[in-house]
Amino acid sequence: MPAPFRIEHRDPTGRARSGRLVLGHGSVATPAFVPLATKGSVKGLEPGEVAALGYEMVLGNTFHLFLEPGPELIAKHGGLHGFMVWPGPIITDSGGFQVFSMGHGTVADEIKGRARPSGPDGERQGAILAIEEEGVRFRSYTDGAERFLGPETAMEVQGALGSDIAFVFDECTPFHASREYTQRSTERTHRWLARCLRWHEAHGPADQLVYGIVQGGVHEDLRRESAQLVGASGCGGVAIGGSLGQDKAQMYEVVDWTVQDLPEAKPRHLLGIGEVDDLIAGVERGIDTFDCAMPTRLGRHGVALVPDPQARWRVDLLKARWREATEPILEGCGCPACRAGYSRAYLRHLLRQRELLALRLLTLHNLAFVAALMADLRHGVATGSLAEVAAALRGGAAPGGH
RNA sequence: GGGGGCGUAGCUCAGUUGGUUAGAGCGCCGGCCUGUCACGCCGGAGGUCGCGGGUUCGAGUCCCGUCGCUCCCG
Repeated sequence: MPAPFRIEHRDPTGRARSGRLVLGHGSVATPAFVPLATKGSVKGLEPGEVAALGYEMVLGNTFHLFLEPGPELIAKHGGLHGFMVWPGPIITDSGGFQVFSMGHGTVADEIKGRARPSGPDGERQGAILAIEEEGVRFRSYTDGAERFLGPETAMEVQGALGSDIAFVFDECTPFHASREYTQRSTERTHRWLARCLRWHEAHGPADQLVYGIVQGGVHEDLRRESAQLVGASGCGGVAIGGSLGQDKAQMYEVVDWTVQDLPEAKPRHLLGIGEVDDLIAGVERGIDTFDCAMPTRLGRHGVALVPDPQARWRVDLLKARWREATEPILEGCGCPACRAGYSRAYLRHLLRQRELLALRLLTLHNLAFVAALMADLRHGVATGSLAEVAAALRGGAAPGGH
Protein backbone atom coordinates (compact mmCIF):
# COMPACT_ATOMS: atom_id res chain seq x y z
CA MET A 1 0.00 0.00 0.00
CA PRO A 2 1.47 3.40 -1.01
CA ALA A 3 2.14 5.93 1.70
CA PRO A 4 -1.39 7.04 2.51
CA PHE A 5 -0.32 10.53 3.50
CA ARG A 6 1.79 12.79 1.34
CA ILE A 7 2.94 16.04 2.85
CA GLU A 8 3.55 18.46 0.00
CA HIS A 9 4.19 21.76 1.75
CA ARG A 10 5.24 22.86 5.18
CA ASP A 11 4.79 26.27 6.71
CA PRO A 12 8.30 27.59 7.33
CA THR A 13 7.35 29.34 10.55
CA GLY A 14 5.23 26.75 12.28
CA ARG A 15 3.88 23.22 12.29
CA ALA A 16 1.31 23.65 9.55
CA ARG A 17 1.48 21.41 6.52
CA SER A 18 -0.59 20.66 3.46
CA GLY A 19 -0.75 17.60 1.32
CA ARG A 20 -2.95 14.69 0.33
CA LEU A 21 -4.44 11.73 2.07
CA VAL A 22 -4.53 8.91 -0.44
CA LEU A 23 -7.27 6.47 0.48
CA GLY A 24 -9.08 3.52 -1.01
CA HIS A 25 -11.94 5.57 -2.41
CA GLY A 26 -10.01 8.63 -3.46
CA SER A 27 -7.73 11.25 -2.07
CA VAL A 28 -8.29 14.24 0.15
CA ALA A 29 -6.45 17.55 0.00
CA THR A 30 -5.36 18.57 3.47
CA PRO A 31 -5.84 20.41 5.74
CA ALA A 32 -9.49 19.50 5.32
CA PHE A 33 -12.75 19.79 7.14
CA VAL A 34 -14.81 16.61 7.14
CA PRO A 35 -18.59 17.11 7.30
CA LEU A 36 -20.54 14.82 9.58
CA ALA A 37 -22.74 12.15 8.10
CA THR A 38 -23.37 10.61 11.50
CA LYS A 39 -26.24 8.36 10.59
CA GLY A 40 -25.29 7.98 6.96
CA SER A 41 -26.16 11.38 5.58
CA VAL A 42 -24.98 14.93 5.83
CA LYS A 43 -28.32 16.06 7.24
CA GLY A 44 -30.45 17.49 4.51
CA LEU A 45 -28.00 17.10 1.64
CA GLU A 46 -27.41 14.55 -1.06
CA PRO A 47 -23.87 13.23 -1.53
CA GLY A 48 -23.63 15.02 -4.85
CA GLU A 49 -24.38 18.32 -3.18
CA VAL A 50 -21.72 17.70 -0.55
CA ALA A 51 -19.18 16.87 -3.23
CA ALA A 52 -20.17 19.92 -5.25
CA LEU A 53 -19.31 22.08 -2.25
CA GLY A 54 -15.77 20.78 -2.56
CA TYR A 55 -15.78 18.09 0.09
CA GLU A 56 -13.89 14.91 -0.62
CA MET A 57 -14.62 12.96 2.57
CA VAL A 58 -17.43 12.59 5.11
CA LEU A 59 -17.60 11.08 8.57
CA GLY A 60 -20.06 8.40 9.63
CA ASN A 61 -20.57 7.10 13.12
CA THR A 62 -20.07 3.54 14.27
CA PHE A 63 -22.23 3.88 17.35
CA HIS A 64 -25.31 5.18 15.58
CA LEU A 65 -25.01 2.94 12.53
CA PHE A 66 -24.37 -0.04 14.80
CA LEU A 67 -27.69 0.52 16.55
CA GLU A 68 -29.60 1.44 13.42
CA PRO A 69 -29.81 -0.06 10.86
CA GLY A 70 -26.96 -2.35 11.93
CA PRO A 71 -23.76 -3.35 10.12
CA GLU A 72 -25.23 -6.44 8.44
CA LEU A 73 -27.70 -4.48 6.35
CA ILE A 74 -25.06 -1.90 5.43
CA ALA A 75 -22.62 -4.65 4.49
CA LYS A 76 -25.22 -6.03 2.09
CA HIS A 77 -25.06 -2.69 0.27
CA GLY A 78 -21.33 -3.04 -0.15
CA GLY A 79 -20.61 -1.07 2.99
CA LEU A 80 -21.40 2.49 3.92
CA HIS A 81 -20.19 3.79 0.56
CA GLY A 82 -22.79 1.77 -1.24
CA PHE A 83 -25.47 2.26 1.39
CA MET A 84 -25.39 6.04 1.37
CA VAL A 85 -24.17 6.19 -2.22
CA TRP A 86 -21.12 8.28 -1.44
CA PRO A 87 -18.27 7.08 -3.66
CA GLY A 88 -15.52 9.07 -1.97
CA PRO A 89 -13.50 8.49 1.18
CA ILE A 90 -15.31 7.95 4.47
CA ILE A 91 -14.08 8.18 8.05
CA THR A 92 -15.97 6.33 10.72
CA ASP A 93 -15.78 7.45 14.30
CA SER A 94 -15.60 4.54 16.68
CA GLY A 95 -18.42 5.36 19.04
CA GLY A 96 -16.26 6.12 22.04
CA PHE A 97 -17.51 9.65 22.23
CA GLN A 98 -21.14 8.58 21.93
CA VAL A 99 -20.75 6.15 24.76
CA PHE A 100 -19.23 8.93 26.80
CA SER A 101 -22.00 11.31 25.93
CA MET A 102 -24.64 8.92 27.17
CA GLY A 103 -23.26 9.32 30.65
CA HIS A 104 -23.70 13.06 30.53
CA GLY A 105 -26.84 14.87 29.56
CA THR A 106 -24.91 17.74 28.11
CA VAL A 107 -21.92 16.45 26.25
CA ALA A 108 -20.67 19.76 25.03
CA ASP A 109 -20.97 21.35 28.44
CA GLU A 110 -19.24 18.50 30.20
CA ILE A 111 -16.39 18.17 27.76
CA LYS A 112 -15.77 21.89 28.01
CA GLY A 113 -16.05 21.88 31.76
CA ARG A 114 -19.11 24.07 31.80
CA ALA A 115 -21.43 21.63 33.51
CA ARG A 116 -21.43 19.87 36.83
CA PRO A 117 -19.76 16.51 36.81
CA SER A 118 -21.97 13.46 37.10
CA GLY A 119 -19.92 12.29 40.03
CA PRO A 120 -16.56 12.82 41.69
CA ASP A 121 -14.82 11.14 38.78
CA GLY A 122 -17.28 12.14 36.15
CA GLU A 123 -18.97 8.81 36.70
CA ARG A 124 -21.30 7.57 34.07
CA GLN A 125 -25.00 7.63 34.61
CA GLY A 126 -28.09 7.06 32.58
CA ALA A 127 -27.76 4.76 29.61
CA ILE A 128 -24.32 3.46 30.54
CA LEU A 129 -24.54 0.20 32.38
CA ALA A 130 -20.84 -0.46 32.83
CA ILE A 131 -17.44 0.56 31.55
CA GLU A 132 -15.10 -2.36 31.91
CA GLU A 133 -11.81 -3.54 30.53
CA GLU A 134 -13.67 -5.53 27.94
CA GLY A 135 -15.73 -2.61 26.70
CA VAL A 136 -18.90 -0.73 27.46
CA ARG A 137 -22.38 -2.07 28.16
CA PHE A 138 -25.12 0.42 27.58
CA ARG A 139 -28.79 0.73 26.84
CA SER A 140 -29.72 1.50 23.26
CA TYR A 141 -31.57 4.75 22.76
CA THR A 142 -33.52 3.19 19.92
CA ASP A 143 -35.22 0.33 21.76
CA GLY A 144 -33.83 0.23 25.27
CA ALA A 145 -32.11 -3.10 24.67
CA GLU A 146 -28.80 -3.77 26.34
CA ARG A 147 -25.92 -3.51 23.87
CA PHE A 148 -22.17 -3.85 24.02
CA LEU A 149 -19.40 -2.03 22.26
CA GLY A 150 -15.73 -2.70 22.80
CA PRO A 151 -12.48 -2.42 20.84
CA GLU A 152 -13.05 -5.56 18.80
CA THR A 153 -16.73 -4.97 18.12
CA ALA A 154 -16.07 -1.36 17.16
CA MET A 155 -13.44 -2.48 14.66
CA GLU A 156 -15.64 -5.28 13.41
CA VAL A 157 -18.50 -2.87 12.77
CA GLN A 158 -16.19 -0.44 11.03
CA GLY A 159 -14.88 -3.29 8.95
CA ALA A 160 -18.43 -4.07 7.87
CA LEU A 161 -19.01 -0.41 7.14
CA GLY A 162 -15.91 -0.49 4.99
CA SER A 163 -14.75 2.99 5.86
CA ASP A 164 -11.45 4.28 4.48
CA ILE A 165 -10.38 5.50 7.89
CA ALA A 166 -11.47 3.77 11.09
CA PHE A 167 -10.96 5.24 14.53
CA VAL A 168 -9.99 3.02 17.41
CA PHE A 169 -12.43 2.61 20.26
CA ASP A 170 -11.56 5.02 23.04
CA GLU A 171 -12.98 6.41 26.22
CA CYS A 172 -13.57 10.13 25.93
CA THR A 173 -12.55 11.21 29.39
CA PRO A 174 -14.77 13.94 30.81
CA PHE A 175 -13.32 17.28 31.80
CA HIS A 176 -14.39 16.91 35.41
CA ALA A 177 -12.73 13.55 35.85
CA SER A 178 -9.94 13.61 38.38
CA ARG A 179 -6.35 13.37 37.19
CA GLU A 180 -6.21 9.85 38.55
CA TYR A 181 -9.32 8.81 36.66
CA THR A 182 -8.07 10.51 33.50
CA GLN A 183 -4.81 8.61 33.76
CA ARG A 184 -6.50 5.24 34.31
CA SER A 185 -8.92 6.01 31.50
CA THR A 186 -6.14 7.05 29.13
CA GLU A 187 -4.18 3.90 29.91
CA ARG A 188 -7.25 1.81 29.21
CA THR A 189 -7.70 3.63 25.91
CA HIS A 190 -4.10 2.70 25.11
CA ARG A 191 -4.81 -0.96 25.83
CA TRP A 192 -7.91 -0.70 23.67
CA LEU A 193 -5.75 0.79 20.91
CA ALA A 194 -3.52 -2.28 20.96
CA ARG A 195 -6.55 -4.57 20.80
CA CYS A 196 -8.06 -2.60 17.95
CA LEU A 197 -4.86 -2.78 15.94
CA ARG A 198 -4.51 -6.48 16.66
CA TRP A 199 -8.07 -7.18 15.58
CA HIS A 200 -7.74 -5.04 12.49
CA GLU A 201 -4.53 -6.70 11.43
CA ALA A 202 -6.17 -10.09 11.58
CA HIS A 203 -9.67 -9.30 10.31
CA GLY A 204 -9.93 -5.71 9.08
CA PRO A 205 -10.10 -4.55 5.47
CA ALA A 206 -6.61 -4.24 4.05
CA ASP A 207 -7.22 -0.82 2.55
CA GLN A 208 -8.66 0.62 5.75
CA LEU A 209 -6.44 3.06 7.61
CA VAL A 210 -6.72 2.94 11.41
CA TYR A 211 -6.31 6.07 13.49
CA GLY A 212 -5.29 5.82 17.12
CA ILE A 213 -6.74 8.35 19.55
CA VAL A 214 -4.74 10.46 21.97
CA GLN A 215 -6.35 11.12 25.34
CA GLY A 216 -4.91 12.59 28.52
CA GLY A 217 -7.36 15.37 29.26
CA VAL A 218 -5.85 18.72 30.11
CA HIS A 219 -2.73 17.28 31.73
CA GLU A 220 0.45 17.97 29.81
CA ASP A 221 2.37 14.90 30.91
CA LEU A 222 -0.57 12.59 30.19
CA ARG A 223 -1.15 14.17 26.80
CA ARG A 224 2.49 13.92 25.77
CA GLU A 225 2.77 10.38 27.02
CA SER A 226 -0.35 9.45 25.10
CA ALA A 227 0.84 11.26 21.98
CA GLN A 228 4.14 9.38 22.05
CA LEU A 229 2.53 6.03 22.67
CA VAL A 230 -0.21 6.40 20.07
CA GLY A 231 2.15 7.98 17.56
CA ALA A 232 4.61 5.11 17.91
CA SER A 233 1.93 2.46 17.61
CA GLY A 234 1.08 0.72 14.37
CA CYS A 235 -1.75 3.12 13.62
CA GLY A 236 -1.86 4.84 10.26
CA GLY A 237 -2.93 8.19 11.66
CA VAL A 238 -3.57 9.93 14.94
CA ALA A 239 -6.69 11.60 16.24
CA ILE A 240 -6.71 14.00 19.16
CA GLY A 241 -9.69 13.38 21.40
CA GLY A 242 -11.00 13.83 24.87
CA SER A 243 -11.56 17.02 26.76
CA LEU A 244 -9.61 19.87 25.27
CA GLY A 245 -10.24 22.19 28.17
CA GLN A 246 -12.83 24.75 29.06
CA ASP A 247 -11.82 27.54 26.71
CA LYS A 248 -10.03 28.06 23.43
CA ALA A 249 -6.76 29.09 25.02
CA GLN A 250 -6.59 25.83 26.93
CA MET A 251 -7.64 23.89 23.87
CA TYR A 252 -4.81 25.34 21.79
CA GLU A 253 -2.41 24.57 24.61
CA VAL A 254 -3.56 20.95 24.75
CA VAL A 255 -3.24 20.64 20.98
CA ASP A 256 0.27 22.10 21.09
CA TRP A 257 1.35 19.67 23.81
CA THR A 258 -0.02 16.80 21.80
CA VAL A 259 1.22 17.68 18.33
CA GLN A 260 4.80 18.27 19.37
CA ASP A 261 5.14 14.59 20.27
CA LEU A 262 3.38 13.21 17.21
CA PRO A 263 5.35 11.75 14.32
CA GLU A 264 5.52 14.13 11.36
CA ALA A 265 4.66 11.50 8.81
CA LYS A 266 1.28 10.45 10.21
CA PRO A 267 -1.87 12.41 9.42
CA ARG A 268 -3.49 14.14 12.41
CA HIS A 269 -7.18 14.56 13.02
CA LEU A 270 -8.60 16.93 15.62
CA LEU A 271 -11.82 15.41 16.84
CA GLY A 272 -14.96 17.49 17.11
CA ILE A 273 -13.46 20.88 16.42
CA GLY A 274 -14.82 23.21 13.82
CA GLU A 275 -15.55 26.79 14.80
CA VAL A 276 -13.98 29.13 12.29
CA ASP A 277 -11.21 30.48 14.51
CA ASP A 278 -10.47 26.97 15.78
CA LEU A 279 -9.99 25.67 12.25
CA ILE A 280 -7.49 28.43 11.56
CA ALA A 281 -5.72 27.80 14.85
CA GLY A 282 -5.76 24.05 14.27
CA VAL A 283 -4.16 24.31 10.85
CA GLU A 284 -1.46 26.57 12.28
CA ARG A 285 -0.77 23.92 14.88
CA GLY A 286 -0.29 21.14 12.38
CA ILE A 287 -3.72 19.52 12.22
CA ASP A 288 -4.57 17.86 8.93
CA THR A 289 -8.26 17.04 9.27
CA PHE A 290 -11.19 18.21 11.37
CA ASP A 291 -14.76 17.13 11.89
CA CYS A 292 -17.49 19.02 13.64
CA ALA A 293 -21.25 19.30 13.94
CA MET A 294 -21.09 23.05 14.18
CA PRO A 295 -21.45 24.24 10.57
CA THR A 296 -24.33 21.91 9.80
CA ARG A 297 -26.04 22.12 13.17
CA LEU A 298 -25.81 25.90 13.34
CA GLY A 299 -27.29 26.02 9.88
CA ARG A 300 -30.26 23.95 10.93
CA HIS A 301 -30.67 26.26 13.90
CA GLY A 302 -30.87 29.36 11.75
CA VAL A 303 -27.30 30.59 12.10
CA ALA A 304 -25.21 31.35 9.02
CA LEU A 305 -21.44 31.70 8.96
CA VAL A 306 -20.16 35.09 7.83
CA PRO A 307 -16.76 36.82 7.89
CA ASP A 308 -17.48 38.68 11.12
CA PRO A 309 -14.98 37.75 13.84
CA GLN A 310 -16.66 40.12 16.31
CA ALA A 311 -19.83 38.08 16.04
CA ARG A 312 -17.94 34.78 16.22
CA TRP A 313 -18.43 34.44 12.46
CA ARG A 314 -22.16 34.02 12.97
CA VAL A 315 -25.33 35.76 11.99
CA ASP A 316 -28.67 34.62 13.40
CA LEU A 317 -31.09 34.92 10.53
CA LEU A 318 -34.09 34.61 12.84
CA LYS A 319 -33.46 38.06 14.30
CA ALA A 320 -36.00 40.77 13.61
CA ARG A 321 -33.45 43.03 11.97
CA TRP A 322 -33.50 40.81 8.89
CA ARG A 323 -37.28 41.07 8.56
CA GLU A 324 -37.03 43.11 5.39
CA ALA A 325 -33.41 42.52 4.43
CA THR A 326 -33.18 41.92 0.70
CA GLU A 327 -29.47 41.19 0.83
CA PRO A 328 -28.14 37.61 0.63
CA ILE A 329 -26.38 35.96 3.57
CA LEU A 330 -23.04 37.00 2.16
CA GLU A 331 -22.49 39.19 -0.85
CA GLY A 332 -20.22 37.49 -3.36
CA CYS A 333 -20.52 34.09 -1.69
CA GLY A 334 -20.47 31.24 -4.16
CA CYS A 335 -22.74 28.91 -2.21
CA PRO A 336 -26.00 27.76 -3.80
CA ALA A 337 -28.10 29.91 -1.46
CA CYS A 338 -26.24 33.15 -2.01
CA ARG A 339 -25.68 32.54 -5.70
CA ALA A 340 -29.39 31.96 -6.24
CA GLY A 341 -30.12 35.28 -4.60
CA TYR A 342 -32.23 34.23 -1.63
CA SER A 343 -32.57 37.22 0.67
CA ARG A 344 -32.04 37.17 4.40
CA ALA A 345 -35.68 38.13 4.78
CA TYR A 346 -36.74 35.14 2.72
CA LEU A 347 -34.47 32.78 4.64
CA ARG A 348 -35.82 34.20 7.91
CA HIS A 349 -39.32 33.60 6.67
CA LEU A 350 -38.49 30.01 5.73
CA LEU A 351 -36.90 29.42 9.11
CA ARG A 352 -39.86 30.80 11.00
CA GLN A 353 -42.22 28.71 8.96
CA ARG A 354 -40.02 25.67 9.57
CA GLU A 355 -39.64 25.11 5.88
CA LEU A 356 -37.16 22.33 5.14
CA LEU A 357 -35.60 24.42 2.41
CA ALA A 358 -34.24 26.80 5.02
CA LEU A 359 -32.29 24.03 6.72
CA ARG A 360 -30.86 22.88 3.42
CA LEU A 361 -29.88 26.34 2.26
CA LEU A 362 -28.16 27.27 5.52
CA THR A 363 -26.40 23.92 5.64
CA LEU A 364 -25.17 24.47 2.09
CA HIS A 365 -24.02 27.97 2.89
CA ASN A 366 -22.19 27.04 6.08
CA LEU A 367 -20.45 24.07 4.52
CA ALA A 368 -19.48 26.21 1.52
CA PHE A 369 -18.10 28.83 3.88
CA VAL A 370 -15.97 26.28 5.72
CA ALA A 371 -14.85 24.68 2.45
CA ALA A 372 -13.68 28.07 1.19
CA LEU A 373 -11.94 28.71 4.49
CA MET A 374 -10.04 25.43 4.29
CA ALA A 375 -9.12 26.07 0.67
CA ASP A 376 -7.66 29.42 1.66
CA LEU A 377 -5.68 27.83 4.46
CA ARG A 378 -4.37 25.10 2.17
CA HIS A 379 -3.34 27.74 -0.31
CA GLY A 380 -1.67 29.70 2.45
CA VAL A 381 0.44 26.72 3.46
CA ALA A 382 1.25 25.79 -0.13
CA THR A 383 2.44 29.29 -0.95
CA GLY A 384 4.21 29.97 2.31
CA SER A 385 1.75 32.69 3.17
CA LEU A 386 -0.26 31.04 5.91
CA ALA A 387 0.40 33.87 8.35
CA GLU A 388 -1.01 36.43 5.93
CA VAL A 389 -3.98 34.30 5.04
CA ALA A 390 -4.77 33.60 8.68
CA ALA A 391 -4.41 37.25 9.60
CA ALA A 392 -6.76 38.29 6.82
CA LEU A 393 -9.37 35.73 7.83
CA ARG A 394 -9.10 36.72 11.48
CA GLY A 395 -9.49 40.32 10.39
CA GLY A 396 -12.80 39.60 8.74
CA ALA A 397 -11.81 38.81 5.18
CA ALA A 398 -14.33 36.67 3.37
CA PRO A 399 -12.93 33.22 2.62
CA GLY A 400 -12.98 32.09 -0.96
CA GLY A 401 -9.88 33.63 -2.39
CA HIS A 402 -8.81 30.13 -3.40
C1' G B 1 -89.02 38.26 20.30
C1' G B 2 -87.71 33.42 23.24
C1' G B 3 -83.88 30.01 24.78
C1' G B 4 -78.66 28.23 25.08
C1' G B 5 -73.33 29.00 24.77
C1' C B 6 -69.06 32.05 24.86
C1' G B 7 -66.11 36.63 26.11
C1' U B 8 -58.95 35.14 30.32
C1' A B 9 -51.59 36.93 26.93
C1' G B 10 -50.76 38.87 19.90
C1' C B 11 -53.52 33.85 18.52
C1' U B 12 -56.04 29.15 20.21
C1' C B 13 -57.49 27.86 24.80
C1' A B 14 -56.85 25.66 30.51
C1' G B 15 -58.39 27.49 34.94
C1' U B 16 -60.28 22.27 40.10
C1' U B 17 -66.24 22.35 45.45
C1' G B 18 -64.63 30.75 45.24
C1' G B 19 -58.40 30.48 48.42
C1' U B 20 -51.46 32.84 47.71
C1' U B 21 -47.40 36.52 42.93
C1' A B 22 -53.94 33.76 36.81
C1' G B 23 -51.37 29.05 33.43
C1' A B 24 -50.27 26.18 28.65
C1' G B 25 -49.28 25.71 23.46
C1' C B 26 -48.14 28.64 19.41
C1' G B 27 -46.22 33.51 18.26
C1' C B 28 -42.75 37.43 19.72
C1' C B 29 -37.86 38.89 21.94
C1' G B 30 -33.05 37.26 23.74
C1' G B 31 -29.12 33.55 24.74
C1' C B 32 -26.84 28.82 23.48
C1' C B 33 -24.89 24.97 20.21
C1' U B 34 -17.25 22.14 18.85
C1' G B 35 -15.73 13.10 17.66
C1' U B 36 -24.83 15.60 15.89
C1' C B 37 -30.32 10.62 19.76
C1' A B 38 -31.07 17.43 17.78
C1' C B 39 -35.83 21.46 11.75
C1' G B 40 -32.80 21.39 18.88
C1' C B 41 -32.00 23.47 24.00
C1' C B 42 -32.46 27.50 27.72
C1' G B 43 -34.47 32.07 29.23
C1' G B 44 -37.61 36.61 28.93
C1' A B 45 -41.47 40.04 28.00
C1' G B 46 -46.65 40.18 27.65
C1' G B 47 -53.13 39.80 30.85
C1' U B 48 -57.81 46.45 33.55
C1' C B 49 -59.74 37.84 33.42
C1' G B 50 -65.55 42.39 28.04
C1' C B 51 -67.71 46.45 31.26
C1' G B 52 -70.52 48.07 35.86
C1' G B 53 -72.51 46.70 40.37
C1' G B 54 -73.35 42.99 44.33
C1' U B 55 -72.46 38.65 47.83
C1' U B 56 -68.00 37.18 50.64
C1' C B 57 -62.53 37.62 55.07
C1' G B 58 -61.48 36.58 49.84
C1' A B 59 -64.46 36.54 42.98
C1' G B 60 -61.48 34.63 36.58
C1' U B 61 -64.82 31.29 39.43
C1' C B 62 -71.30 32.84 42.62
C1' C B 63 -75.60 36.69 41.78
C1' C B 64 -77.73 41.06 39.01
C1' G B 65 -77.33 44.39 35.07
C1' U B 66 -75.04 45.70 30.54
C1' C B 67 -72.23 45.34 25.83
C1' G B 68 -70.32 42.11 22.03
C1' C B 69 -69.97 37.41 19.38
C1' U B 70 -72.36 32.87 18.33
C1' C B 71 -75.99 28.71 17.91
C1' C B 72 -81.14 27.03 18.09
C1' C B 73 -86.45 28.15 17.97
C1' G B 74 -90.08 31.57 16.34
